[in-house]
Amino acid sequence: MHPERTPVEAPIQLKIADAIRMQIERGDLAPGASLPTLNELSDQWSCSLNSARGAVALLRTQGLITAGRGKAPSVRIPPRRAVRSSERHQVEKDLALRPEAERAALGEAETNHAMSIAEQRFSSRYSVVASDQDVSAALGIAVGAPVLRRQFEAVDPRTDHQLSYSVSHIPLALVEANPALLDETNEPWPGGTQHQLLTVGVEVMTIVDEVTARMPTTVEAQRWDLPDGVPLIFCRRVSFDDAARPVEISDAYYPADRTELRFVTPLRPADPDAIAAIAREGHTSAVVTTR
Amino acid sequence: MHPERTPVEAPIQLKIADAIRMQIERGDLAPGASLPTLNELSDQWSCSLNSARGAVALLRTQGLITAGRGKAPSVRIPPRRAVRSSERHQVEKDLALRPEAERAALGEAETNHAMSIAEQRFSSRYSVVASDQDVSAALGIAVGAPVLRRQFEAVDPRTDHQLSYSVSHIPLALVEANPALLDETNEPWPGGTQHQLLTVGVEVMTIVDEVTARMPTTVEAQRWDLPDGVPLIFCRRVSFDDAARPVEISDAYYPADRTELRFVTPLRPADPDAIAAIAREGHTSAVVTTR
DNA sequence: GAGTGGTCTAGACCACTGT
DNA sequence: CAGTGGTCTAGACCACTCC
Repeated sequence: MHPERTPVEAPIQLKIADAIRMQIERGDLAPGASLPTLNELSDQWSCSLNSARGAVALLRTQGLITAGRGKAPSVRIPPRRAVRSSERHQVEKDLALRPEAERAALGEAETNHAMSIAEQRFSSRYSVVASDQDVSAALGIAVGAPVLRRQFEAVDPRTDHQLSYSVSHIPLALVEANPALLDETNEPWPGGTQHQLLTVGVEVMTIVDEVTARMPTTVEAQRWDLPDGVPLIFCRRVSFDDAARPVEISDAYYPADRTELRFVTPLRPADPDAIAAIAREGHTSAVVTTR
Repeated sequence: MHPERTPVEAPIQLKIADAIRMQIERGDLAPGASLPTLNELSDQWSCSLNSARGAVALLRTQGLITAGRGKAPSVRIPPRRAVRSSERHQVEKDLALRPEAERAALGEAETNHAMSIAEQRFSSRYSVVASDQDVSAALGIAVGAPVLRRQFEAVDPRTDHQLSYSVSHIPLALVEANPALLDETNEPWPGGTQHQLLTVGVEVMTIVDEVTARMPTTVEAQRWDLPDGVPLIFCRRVSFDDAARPVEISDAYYPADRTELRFVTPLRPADPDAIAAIAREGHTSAVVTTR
């Protein structure tokens, strides 16, 4: 059909890397196990030290192994994934309606729940800024209109590594009725953003999450303490009120090796008569479909 | 506060890469613009050719630039993202209830809509396999129980590059009542999976999407024609019937540079009395919160 | 054909890990 | 201290692009 998979000859780095990758996938190299040293690799494949280096470098950028000086590289142990479910949107809304004592007891909602609150240094920065092109388009307001910008950040006090990061934008016109909402020292606010919006009469009715992923830059990688080859998941959340008007957007990043985003979509029940009709004719109708 | 950002001295590769990255972020290097050649870089930074190489290699693995032989590297032009919205879950369900003529006209649902159907080679492979550990856990059935495995794939006929890929598992006990469902030649099935399930009396009521991302392996990268530094988004979709029983799981991969996953979460309306109460007391209550 | 980046080699120094 | 991987250099060959 096509020219063979090896037009001339696969680079040695790729051949080495693929061989190791297959050993990992077959389980010959268990998570945590040590790889051959560079010297051993360059001997076994009779190539230069730097070519063996290139092979393990490739595996590193793919997140399959970890490497460090003075120690043979080892197969990566996949960390636990923290689950962030869209069901929390409804939970948060329910919580926003409860009395304050109850809200405070459950903690505030923007916080990363992966570790105890005492173990992270939480910070929030509020400011009123002019809406840029991007934010304006998402919120459906004029470019340059004033927006409340809230930046939430949690870092591990021991390592200074980022644990969570998000930026939220709300049209200032919506929230200036309650001056308390402009004061960052009121964070963490029991009940979260949805309760804050309720204090100015805004009820969130729909939340849209837009998810993509990309590789971190070098500085992002070290701020998050990301191993090589771990993407950042980017999630933009837009909240709409009962008039389908966007009232808040929130941009958040999550390290892909520790995060799973879960979205729950309830479907409307179908008309029982229509279901019955399909069950009756389904068999024949389906077969007729074949061309 | 902390030791200065440069404990000893940053590697030259990083310094070069960071300088170029900043030029890109500031806009000095527009998307599509050419970078300095390796010779120019090694001259400007008075380092070896290979060090300059290392710098652009880093930028490549971060997806910021594209490189190829014989041509200076250039700033990556971000491709258009195809949006896959969870709203299609409801659309698909509505469609499943329509007459066949209508269903056929709208095309089938598993197909990638980013390009015309005529321009892709679609293939599906059906088989009955024993459920493995992973699938069993997700479907809540015994390990080894028979499941219908459906693999959907679309490739670009010109380049042999993958356009979409997904694997679906359904407990065989659910679908064997309709033999037509076991025949892959019935694909594409008008109305999609939800209509197929309706023919055996199963109505999907909830869909849960679990999203993560990871870097592709070398073979995945070339199958999808992924530029360096582009993660794969992995989405596991689990469909539940009215008894909250999982009836189908589907694992799909999407190239992160061309895909945006959108999830719409409708929230239940709150009790008007509760809202009014918060609006009344909100201002004072919020201020009291300050510690 | 001149110039480009991709791959590879050989050899060097350094930072770090073990014993 | 010996051994490891990370970084860097100098030089080579090849595949490719552009003129």
